[in-house]
Amino acid sequence: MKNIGQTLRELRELKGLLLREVGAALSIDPTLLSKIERNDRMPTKEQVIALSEFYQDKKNEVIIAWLSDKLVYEIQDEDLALAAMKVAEQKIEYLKTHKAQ
Amino acid sequence: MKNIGQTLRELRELKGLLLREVGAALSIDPTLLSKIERNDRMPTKEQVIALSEFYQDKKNEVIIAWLSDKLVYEIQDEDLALAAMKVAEQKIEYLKTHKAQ
DNA sequence: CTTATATTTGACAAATATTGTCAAGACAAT
DNA sequence: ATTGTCTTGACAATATTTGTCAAATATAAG
Repeated sequence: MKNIGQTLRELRELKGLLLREVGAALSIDPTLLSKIERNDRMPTKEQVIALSEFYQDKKNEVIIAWLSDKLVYEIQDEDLALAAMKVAEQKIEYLKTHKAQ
Repeated sequence: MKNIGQTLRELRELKGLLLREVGAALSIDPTLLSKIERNDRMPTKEQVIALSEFYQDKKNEVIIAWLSDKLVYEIQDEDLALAAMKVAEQKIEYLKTHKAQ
């Protein structure tokens, strides 16, 4: 249950890499990476995909941390946050089973 | 499990009101209301609050439809949508019990 | 203390996304 | 054909998010 920043920082440090090195590998400005790892900036979808592929074995972990952070960010201050989450879950399930194509 | 547009349209029609009338009551352009009820525009937080108060007895229903729509919108195309929702739920629960102040 | 290297921070411009408005269109009832 | 309601598309106005740079801070080494 880590946020996207923690997740990415831990993965990078596990590999013993510098921001500069990951940045170079993925063409992402290291200062931007720094902000991402400190949850000061949300990575874009492209950036998360690139990062998740870079840390191969933890691909899904990265994506899920990111998506769940975005969800939390959207409703964290709302009293009805939890109730809305449950409804959203049902809606997603519904879309999954009934979606066209 | 209705979306925010359906919800608002049904409430308005239940009261037998015109877009123009609700618009006048809440200072919202009726063409904008039309788009909102057709899910062509997301209402802003202020607008949802005004609308939810206008349809008093269904206050929470309106808010929850809106919040859940925003959540769905954020992740509906993702394979990991459901997994992310579960994690987000845990994160929200965690924040709820541990929040500062 | 000075240098070297890594990371963080703040400010800002650039890019992107969202919102509100208007004029015109569609539709139904009369 | 006229009236009243709602819808649509295009666009300007606003707001939000993003990336970049220079400067600040931190840490370690000599």
